[in-house]
Amino acid sequence: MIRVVLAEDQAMVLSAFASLLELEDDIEVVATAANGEEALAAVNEHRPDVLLTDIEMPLLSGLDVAQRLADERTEVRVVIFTTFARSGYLRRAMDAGVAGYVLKDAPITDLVDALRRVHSGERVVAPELAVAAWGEADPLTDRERDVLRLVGEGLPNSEISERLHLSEGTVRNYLSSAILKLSARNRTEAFAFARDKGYL
Amino acid sequence: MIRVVLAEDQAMVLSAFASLLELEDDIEVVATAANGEEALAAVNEHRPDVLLTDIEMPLLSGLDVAQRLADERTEVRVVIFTTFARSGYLRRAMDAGVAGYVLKDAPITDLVDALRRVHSGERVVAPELAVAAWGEADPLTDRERDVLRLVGEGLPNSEISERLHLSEGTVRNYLSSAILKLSARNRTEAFAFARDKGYL
DNA sequence: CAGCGGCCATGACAACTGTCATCCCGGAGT
DNA sequence: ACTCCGGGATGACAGTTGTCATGGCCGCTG
Repeated sequence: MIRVVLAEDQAMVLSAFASLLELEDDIEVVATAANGEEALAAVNEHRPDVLLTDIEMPLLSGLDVAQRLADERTEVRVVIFTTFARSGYLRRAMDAGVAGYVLKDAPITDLVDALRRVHSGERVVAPELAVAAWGEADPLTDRERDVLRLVGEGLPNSEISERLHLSEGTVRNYLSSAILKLSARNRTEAFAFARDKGYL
Repeated sequence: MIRVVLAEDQAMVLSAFASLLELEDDIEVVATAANGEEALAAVNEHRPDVLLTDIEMPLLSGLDVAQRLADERTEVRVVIFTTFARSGYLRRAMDAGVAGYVLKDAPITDLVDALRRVHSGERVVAPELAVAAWGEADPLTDRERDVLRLVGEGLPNSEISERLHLSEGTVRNYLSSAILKLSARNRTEAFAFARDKGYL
């Protein structure tokens, strides 16, 4: 029996997957969580074989949860299941030592299959990503990422500089180098590129 | 028996909901669709009582599908189920004459409940939205929306003017008035506001 | 018919953004 | 010791963006 904790922020989707997994007779959903904090708590309380988690959730993302569990050397295998085929997400997931990465676009059989294979010690990665990710690493520095995130909120350089306690010129420099690295034409495009690759 | 066509672009989520609905003994999923075009085709072929559809899908959005069905006076009640609590989405849904609007954040019982009530002639709208939407209508003109969409892709004014066959000054004017109407500080923030309200 | 609002355009100006050269500091490698 | 890289900063300059005033053309509505 594979004991699973399921984390997903949309209530309907969460319960839909939960009942679906319960239909498999070698899988048991021992707890569900609606955000990252709850996921961590559930894992610590129930000690499941596998944590099956979405990425984009409130409070703590699925990637953050995976990282924390790795840091704490918690004995649980993590499977990420997400909408986003972003190479940066996969890279961070691998860095956090996750055992599986499945796309919500794939048929559910892939999900159940991944759970079984992960449980038996294998690592499973969505094929369309396995290739893509083996190209580019995130070229951005921490500060460049900080600036880009605020750019995405529509803040002008003056306010970005205040929030990060930097001079306005420095903000311009970071942004300029991020734009260069991403081959973007301006701040907005740079943000869009970084977001779509999962760098933020 | 309520005959339902289900449209949702993420394969896993689609089949999860499909099997969940099949568990109800007064609901029958007669067809599923992975995008707007398929949804229209499925409705025309199967003539279901209800079309249950996501909004953000490839080819044709759920709102577009609802609008088309209304234009063609097709005899089917539409229920939107989406992640996004955006007032603009709800407004467009109401304009397209949909019978229900449910959030994926709500418990699944709400979904099944909505299907039953819609089938019996009622209209159902997620309570958190019913209130919010009764405030602001979309203040933007068509051209302002056109410009904002391209701004979101990170294009500079020069290129936006080419794409829309306008002079660059005109683009600046539209953008300036959109920024004013949305009380934004710059193009990026204006885009973010418009997107978050569902105006685009 | 006058008035309003949307659409399109110009020109001028100010403000913001992006690039570049150049500098200082500190830590990690060789 | 020397070099490379990241963080942080300045100043100068060009280019882009945002605002405003103003004008014209259309179609709708009171």
